[in-house]
Amino acid sequence: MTPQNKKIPRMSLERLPIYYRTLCNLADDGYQRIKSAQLGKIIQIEPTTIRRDFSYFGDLGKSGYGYDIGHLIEIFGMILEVNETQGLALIGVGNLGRALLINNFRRNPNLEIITAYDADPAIIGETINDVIIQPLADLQADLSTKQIKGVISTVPSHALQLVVDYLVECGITSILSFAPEPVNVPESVHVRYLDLTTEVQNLLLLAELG
Amino acid sequence: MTPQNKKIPRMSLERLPIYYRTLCNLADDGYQRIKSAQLGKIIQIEPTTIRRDFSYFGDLGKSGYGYDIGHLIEIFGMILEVNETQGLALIGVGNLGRALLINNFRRNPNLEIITAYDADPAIIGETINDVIIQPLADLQADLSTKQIKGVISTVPSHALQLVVDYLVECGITSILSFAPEPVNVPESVHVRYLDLTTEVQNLLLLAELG
DNA sequence: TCATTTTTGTTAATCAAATCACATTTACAG
DNA sequence: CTGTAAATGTGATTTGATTAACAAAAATGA
Ligand SMILES: NC(=O)c1ccc[n+]([C@@H]2O[C@H](COP(=O)([O-])OP(=O)(O)OC[C@H]3O[C@@H](n4cnc5c(N)ncnc54)[C@H](O)[C@@H]3O)[C@@H](O)[C@H]2O)c1
Ligand SMILES: NC(=O)c1ccc[n+]([C@@H]2O[C@H](COP(=O)([O-])OP(=O)(O)OC[C@H]3O[C@@H](n4cnc5c(N)ncnc54)[C@H](O)[C@@H]3O)[C@@H](O)[C@H]2O)c1
Repeated sequence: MTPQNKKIPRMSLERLPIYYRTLCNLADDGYQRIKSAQLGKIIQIEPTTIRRDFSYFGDLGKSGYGYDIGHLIEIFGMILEVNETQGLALIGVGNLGRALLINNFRRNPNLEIITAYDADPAIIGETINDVIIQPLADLQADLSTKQIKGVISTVPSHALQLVVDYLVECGITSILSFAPEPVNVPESVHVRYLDLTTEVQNLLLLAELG
Repeated sequence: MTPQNKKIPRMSLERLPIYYRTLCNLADDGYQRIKSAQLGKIIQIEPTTIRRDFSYFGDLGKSGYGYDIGHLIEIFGMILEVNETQGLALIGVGNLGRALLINNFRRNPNLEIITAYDADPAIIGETINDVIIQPLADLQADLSTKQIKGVISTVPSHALQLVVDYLVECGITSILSFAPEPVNVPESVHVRYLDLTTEVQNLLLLAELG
């Protein structure tokens, strides 16, 4: 079953980065093959779920043998496009944005923040990790010279809709926001939220009840 | 239907913090009532999903009228225990941990990082936002004087299992980790991951395919 | 080579969540 | 007070994901 033929379930796609990372770690440790049962132990996913997930990307395994780690990495890497670096823009270089920029996905060679923007004149012009902080209005122009695949926003809630409107206008279609304010965007634009407060509240709540 | 009687679906609980925050914002803006349809517009959730979620917590609405915002806030606030501050410990005060500590949930009066720990002697003793950075070994003792409801870990992947083992030993049961390394813990301990890299990869992937 | 064991890939069964559809309740206008 | 419009709460249905069960395929060892 090839990817093109059938729609791959959302959840299977969501797990792909986890599979990919884990397999890379295994390869680094010198392993060459893995069975769904072993992998399941490591990442706490049922082996049968893993096998079904893998099956969406082709007949990747061999009965009585398992999966070739190198082969899986190659296939999944292709889907995740790890060979070409995915350029990202960061909007809002406050405390959180700064931490992201300093780290800049150093463990993930295929993700890279290549431009950064802020509204505060006091920090515009500053360079962090080889990236110059620019006024947001420069983004439009930067797009003509740099391949920006997505945006990470760490601006405060009250500024988010404004910023996102501008991003949409510039043609950005993938946005990850650390502020949980729900924003209005056209159908074609994907917005994800990484809502720390909700995560913590859920953690405590589920410990209490669930 | 009262909360005690029936098990509340996981997803309904997960949405509770979002409902709560949104309702508080509406109250701040002077609104006193809301219909499931309006609320659904704001937070992009189907009205029927909202009504069913709410129904798990009692008969909160009135036909032909909607919901009283103050009443919802009171009920949900009670479930989320917003009246007593939930004390948190932060492990790992690097770039990311520092950003969290400086912000310290200032928009959420019921969450508060009350202690912080790190392994680096160079920063132990430093005070950020009235919290002193201590060696991790001090946590055990701190637990006898302070109510710590959960832990946020921003230590690197390679240190995570070690740190978590210690936390479990101390009796901590709720952990949020920014490092995606899967850890082994007893059944009774809840670990959540907030995996930035996976979030970004999924964002780009779903924009590409889904 | 052949029997045994292992492990996959997938059909069928289960489970959980979202949505539909509508009877019931309440607000409100006249 | 009464009739109409509006909105809830919930059985029934649909959708989607996970898990169980197992036949088919490949490896291994005698
Ligand atoms: N840091 C945390 O612990 C934490 C916790 C929960 C949620 N958040 C969310 O993440 C956001 C960022 O957190 P932070 O601690 O980095 O805040 P911060 O105030 O340190 O940084 C915000 C940055 O955004 C910039 N900014 C404001 N408006 C802008 C605009 N229109 N265009 C470009 N840049 C703009 C500011 O100049 C500032 O540098 C918070 O507002 C919050 O919504 C953070
Ligand atoms: N910052 C990012 O953009 C980013 C992105 C993806 C994932 N992460 C994850 O978050 C983690 C933290 O990120 P960061 O940028 O703050 O890294 P960092 O290196 O700045 O901070 C890590 C901190 O943990 C402390 N530490 C190490 N071992 C410890 C131990 N055993 N006990 C107590 N403290 C210990 C270190 O002293 C340091 O202060 C990363 O390792 C990574 O797994 C971060």
